Parts: sequence; C-alpha cells; structure tokens
Amino acid sequence: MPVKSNIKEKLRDILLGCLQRVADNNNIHLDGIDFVEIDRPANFEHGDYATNLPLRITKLFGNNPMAIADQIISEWPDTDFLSEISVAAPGFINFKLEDKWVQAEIGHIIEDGTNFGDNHLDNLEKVMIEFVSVNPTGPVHVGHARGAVIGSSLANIMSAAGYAVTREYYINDAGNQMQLFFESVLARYHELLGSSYQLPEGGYQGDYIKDVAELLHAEFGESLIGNSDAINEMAKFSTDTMLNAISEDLFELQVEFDNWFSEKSLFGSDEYRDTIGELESKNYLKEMDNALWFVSTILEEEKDNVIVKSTGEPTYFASDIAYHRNKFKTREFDQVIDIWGADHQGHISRLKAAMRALDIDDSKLKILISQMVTLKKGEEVVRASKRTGDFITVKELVDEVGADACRYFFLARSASSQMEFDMELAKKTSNENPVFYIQYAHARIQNILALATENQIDWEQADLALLNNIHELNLIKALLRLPEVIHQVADSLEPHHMPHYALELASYAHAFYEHCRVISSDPNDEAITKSRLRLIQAAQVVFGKCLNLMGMNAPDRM
RNA sequence: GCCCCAGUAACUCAGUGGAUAGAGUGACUGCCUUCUAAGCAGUAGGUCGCAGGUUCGAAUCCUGCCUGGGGUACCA
Repeated sequence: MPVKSNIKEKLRDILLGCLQRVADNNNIHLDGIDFVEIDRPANFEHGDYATNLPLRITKLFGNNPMAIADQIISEWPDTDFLSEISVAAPGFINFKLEDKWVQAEIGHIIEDGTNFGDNHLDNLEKVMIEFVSVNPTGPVHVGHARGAVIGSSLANIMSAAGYAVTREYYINDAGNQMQLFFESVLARYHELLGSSYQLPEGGYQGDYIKDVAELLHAEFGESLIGNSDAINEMAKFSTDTMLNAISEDLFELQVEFDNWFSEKSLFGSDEYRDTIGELESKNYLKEMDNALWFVSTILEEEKDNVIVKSTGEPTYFASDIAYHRNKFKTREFDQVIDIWGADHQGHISRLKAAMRALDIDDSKLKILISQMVTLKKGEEVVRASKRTGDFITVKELVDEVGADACRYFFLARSASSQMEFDMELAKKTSNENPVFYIQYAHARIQNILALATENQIDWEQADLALLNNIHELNLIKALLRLPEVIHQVADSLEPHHMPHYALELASYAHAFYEHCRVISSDPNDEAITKSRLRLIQAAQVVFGKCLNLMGMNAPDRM
C-alpha cells in the first residue's frame, strides 16, 4: 500500500497531539480543533512548513502566542523527518525538513510508481461527478468544454484521493427542446428531398442539422415522408447520432464517462412517479392555474416552482428532482457533485430545497458553477448560441489549439472566475504556453533516462545523501508535495491547484537540469550520476502522474 | 429591484485571516564545444475597484458603493 508521505498530515497529527498535552497541562478543554492549518511559508528562510496555531488560540489559552508556541514545541516528540522546529514572532512555529529523510523519500516515490500521491481514506466514499450533460440537440461547444475539463480532472484527482468515483453524463432526452430538434431535423430532411416542411419557431439552424438529415436519408431513404409512425425510430436515430458525435468530440478532449444516464428512463421506470408521490405525501405540492407546483416557499425559497405544466408535461425541474433522488436514494451515492454552467446558477437553491423536501442532506449535493468563457479570435468576441448555429465547437477548438493546451487553460483558472479564451493567442504563442513548459520538463528527464539506459548505466543502487545542493533538495521537496495537492483538490473541489503545482514543479526541474549535470563523462562523477538518475526517475514518476491526472500527454521528446 | 460570480503588474491569472502580495506572457540584460535554449540567471513593473468596519494582524471576513458578466420562465 502506498501512503508514504503526506507531510502536512504528519505535521498536523503531531501538532494536535502536542496541543492536547499543552491543553491538559493547563487544564484547558479543547472543543473545536478544526483550525489547525499547516502552511508553506512564502519565504524559504522560514522553513519548509509553518503553522500559525499559537496565534489562533491565544484567547482560549489566555496566554501570549510566543509562550504557547514554546510550550507546544517543548512537547514535540522525536521525529526523523524534521531537522529544526523553531518559534518565530509573532507566534509562528516553523519546520525544516531533514535532508536525509527527504533524500530517502526518493526511493518511496519510485517504489510507489503510478500510485505515488494516492491517498487512502478510512471509509470508501461513493462519489458521483455529473458534468457536461449537454442536450443532445447539438454538438458540444466551447462553453461546455470548460466544465468537461474541470469535471474529468476532478474525477481523476478524487479517484487518486481515495474516493470511488463515477463519472456521469445526464442525457436530457425528454422535453420540448428535443421536439424542436426533431422537427428541425425533419425540416432539413424534407428540404433535402425537395419536399416542404415548416421549420418550427425557434428551431435549430446549425449546419449540423443538415448533416443529421443526410444521415437520416442514408438510413431511412424517403420512407419518413408522410409517415408519422416512423417518428420514434427517427427520433432515436437522431438522438443517437448526436450522442455519438458528442461522445467522440469529448473523447478528443480526453473526457470520458462511466455512465450515460437517460432522462427518459426516469419516466420508463417508477422513479419519476415515486418522486412526485413522495413530494405529494409530504405535502410539498399544490395545484394552481392547472399546473402542479412545488411549494418551495415552505423551505424558505423565494418562490414556488412549477413541476408539471398545465399541458401535463413535467418541467425540467421535475425530472431533475427525480434524477437527484435517484442519485442519492436509489444508487446511494455519499456525495454528488454537479458541474453546471453559470446560466444554471439560479437552479441551485431550489434543487437543494427539493432535496431537503425528500429528507436528503443537501450538503451532500455540491454544485460547482463553471463561469462563462468569453471566446475571442483576436479582438473579435465570438458569441455562442446553439439555436442560431453560430458557435465554436469543442472539436474546432481542439483541432486548432490541441487538447493539452485546451485542458491546461481551462483547468488553470478557478471555476468561479469568468475567463477569456483567445484562440488566436493560444495558437500563436502555443510554443510559449505553460503547458509546453511542463511537458518539456518531462521530455528532458525522459531524454536523460533514455541516454543512461543506452549507456548501460545501472543506477538502482545510489547514495542519495549526495543529493544535497539547493536545486536537488528543492526538486525532491516539490515532488513530495503531490500527495498534499491531491488531497487539497479533493477537499476543496478546486482542480486548478494541480496545474499551478505542475508549473512550480517544472520550474524546479528546469533549474535542476540547468545546474546539475546528470550524465558525466568524468569517471569520478559516477556516484553523483547514479544519485541524480535516481532523482530524475522519481521526478519522471511525479510528472507522469500529474499530467495524467490533468488528462494531458507526458511526451518523451519534443 | 433581488440573487450569484468577478474586479490583484502592461496582458492572462494564482493567492481567500498571517511573515517582504506571486506565476506565465510581454519589455529589458546576460548565458548554448558537454544529457533538448520550448531552457537558465537577472532587471523593471502594484493605491490588491472605492470607502468604512471587525482584530494582535485584511488582497482575504462584514457593510455600503462603483464597474463587468450571469440568473431571476408553465425554456433547459
């Protein structure tokens, strides 16, 4: 089993123990001790890790922070991984890692291999991450790409963090947008055959509708004209065609799913009926103006919401309640993460209210909003609208910019910030992109390892204590942070920390490369050569893992 | 009107209660006879939107305001 070294966790455990002993000595009762934070100081002179704990408990202890800090470190047990524990004004405790311990960790990284950095939780939690879930009425466009990248990387990272993750795509294959889509396809189909058919009001106009119509013609010939019996087959064919296209485009972006869940299936089974029944029996429903309403105002919502329209059709909200009830009650997920576009933001609060109505703990439903992407081509802002057919698809974006750069850019920004994506800039400066900086570090390492193998150097046994200059130690310490970053991302649901970490790691790797010659022709350097090969083998493990978690390639040469 | 998100270097963005606010790009200076210069080393660049407040300490929390985006459907 991996779990060798989450340094922060180690420090936190020891710190909590010391804190408890100090509290006992002073007859102080500790209740909430969830405020123990271990940070990495900005200034390296303050050590490798630090805590502000003494500053935060002055009131509880009725003492000044420096005195508390002294008491805490006087309780510190013997540890092999620290070389120095010191108190600094106004009340920080700073920790320096022991070089010998740091050097020896290289062996653990190599031993763990692709499992390095994985966390293992005591209880295996079932987590569903639902993302993209674009209506199968058109291709995936740029706005969706951001959620797709965030969702897929978060899934990878949470999986590494020890959760049992299911990646799901919710297919909105019911409702009137689908009807509009079918009508639009039929209109193009008739047009193709020289027959007349009215394109419906607000119908879809993109060229891809014509493509579907042509495929429809290839499949069904002219048999659909005036044949209303064939509408179901036609609908299924059109939907499947779109879903295949969506799936293929997402695959190009390195986005895949474990499960595709059909909205329609909620109506085929009893899920929808049971959901309405449960809301009914708990008195959350009322009839008004021939429609059925969810009385969310009981749950402190601003307004009530229609569940079943006066036409008798369920609203999107209705099936979404049934869908989320299915996630929690039928499939028993411990945690459900939905990744939505900013235009669905207003839906959060009422869906959570619906969960409470069904006696589901709504804190287990986490909704991440991926903010708007403004797509630019130079100075020109590209508006995306499916209905007018004027949009940049994911496919176009990936073809132009490349999946790796695309993923990196979407991933590096926090989901809650709106962002600009300038395609011309991304293309033009692609050689200077951070993504290449990271991949280049990996490629350089691979190149040295390949050369060492070619030269038949055996670096299995090496004296790691030789790795004692600043560049070597910085690099190893950076490698050892991967488990912390994985933990941080899974905990905060903020995958953007991963690319930032990767960039910092690459910076240490390049500095090492520049200052530390690995393969030397001087026979006197044999020992350090082996040690450094050992180091970069560990680095290769971490770069590979990191890029893999982000869904990016780790090229051997560039 | 109300709700959500954002405003940090010339540009794109990190940092969300701690120590001297960071990175990439762009600008400027150096560095290739040795494992890839898609690199390294350095310089310049800041009223953290504005104004109050909270405390030992605020870019970070609270209040108000300004600016930009999104939402506020018997659309999804």
